[in-house]
Amino acid sequence: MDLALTRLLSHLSSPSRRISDSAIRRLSRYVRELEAMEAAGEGTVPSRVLAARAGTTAAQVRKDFSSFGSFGKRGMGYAVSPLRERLSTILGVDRRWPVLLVGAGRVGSALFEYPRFRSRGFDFVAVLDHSPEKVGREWKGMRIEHVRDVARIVPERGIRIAILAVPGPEAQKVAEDLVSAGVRGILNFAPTKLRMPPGVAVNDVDLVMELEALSFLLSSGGKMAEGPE
Amino acid sequence: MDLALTRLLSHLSSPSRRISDSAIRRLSRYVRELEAMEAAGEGTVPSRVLAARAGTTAAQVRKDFSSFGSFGKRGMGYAVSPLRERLSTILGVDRRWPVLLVGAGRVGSALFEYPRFRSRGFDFVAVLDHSPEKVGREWKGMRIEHVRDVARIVPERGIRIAILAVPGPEAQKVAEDLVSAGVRGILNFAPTKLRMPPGVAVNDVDLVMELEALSFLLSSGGKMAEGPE
DNA sequence: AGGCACTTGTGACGATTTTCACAAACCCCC
DNA sequence: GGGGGTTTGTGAAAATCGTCACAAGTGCCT
Repeated sequence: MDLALTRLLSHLSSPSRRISDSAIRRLSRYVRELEAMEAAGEGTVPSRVLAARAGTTAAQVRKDFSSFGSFGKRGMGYAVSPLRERLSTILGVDRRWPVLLVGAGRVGSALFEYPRFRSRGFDFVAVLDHSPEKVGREWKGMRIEHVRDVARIVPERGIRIAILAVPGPEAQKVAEDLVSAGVRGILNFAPTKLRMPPGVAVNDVDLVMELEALSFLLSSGGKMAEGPE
Repeated sequence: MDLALTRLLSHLSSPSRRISDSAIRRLSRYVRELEAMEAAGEGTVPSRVLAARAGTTAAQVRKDFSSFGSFGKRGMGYAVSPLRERLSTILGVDRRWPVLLVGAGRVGSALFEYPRFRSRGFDFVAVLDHSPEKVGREWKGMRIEHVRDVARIVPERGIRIAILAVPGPEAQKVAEDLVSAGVRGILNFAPTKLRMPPGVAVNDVDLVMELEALSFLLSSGGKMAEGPE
């Protein structure tokens, strides 16, 4: 008990080493699988099983958890619900996040209607554009506002995360305005590498790049694996 | 000259070591930046400049290229157009790819209309669904076909890459059918880890996971960088 | 209570990826 | 033609990431 407390404190006080990007994504996947297990009424799960479901190895699962403390019971595995809660807290998804959407074009529109965002805790609280045709339009119960009001809207609604779905050439400028307004995390759909000050997190989603990666693998490595029919 | 030839051959014959996933994505970004430079009429570019535009380091750029041969001239940098051509060939994007879209729901619909796919060499040549309401419907000049015909359609149209935009629970089954039909690369939008035989490349795109990664960074690391206004 | 079967947590190891540093190559100008 | 300023290509070092192996716990059964 004393030992556990000490360990917990040491983990809380020192974010020992930075958690890798891939580790974060694995945590996200663990949470998803744990929720499914919870719904299925499973009480405990060993790292081996969780690993299989998340597409990784048992050692990797345990290593990932060990960065944050020790949640399991030896011989028994992990209690599903407490582990899910714990990981949710670590990921910061044990709450709802107000999210800003910038760009009401094709991509923005699709993202706005994507139901999994809301169901996973991310709520659009504003949609911004700069086109006079779009600003003011009602959009599924939300009025599109002008991007020039970003400096008012972001603090007003406690926004820290924004989704950027504007054309490539505009992305850098808009992103800078977002950061000035207080945004600290950007999910960027523009095929542009954003130059951001430290303290701002950017995740790029470039669908063409993903297809090109497949193209490469099929073009170069394709020869060796003409395999399983 | 002799040396260069020898080196070229050695690179062609032996895919020496496997190219990392992140390296592939960087190549993709290099090509995009090189195209912009080409359009701007720039003749040559040093690794330092290309690195700045692609958001990496000069050493990284040179290292990435060195896996495939040597394209630059010492003291001068790289000739933009030849380099772009060379990298395009390596990535396999110096041609057009017929692509299969599976799932004509919200996500599939958005992807189908996403214009950058076509403009970057990826052509949808079939759209599949299993809903009786959707199959047979005309969709921007393309008829939605039944997913059960996948075994005929894939070889018939020379498809090797598919985009999977079906609900999570169906993804594994559909993916297996795709692979049986001959698909070797899958861009997967379902929040499911696909279990695939070797020789099949899968790239996952999970937008919620991307937001959760931002959530984590803002929740944990956010304290230290309350910085630049 | 004690042995057994099982699983965690973690230090050590191995592999991979990135950064560093510098010799070799190249152009330009005088 | 030779010197100077620049940049590539690449071994070697550093850092990061994943795997292994095993001591230490834990529940269960007898």
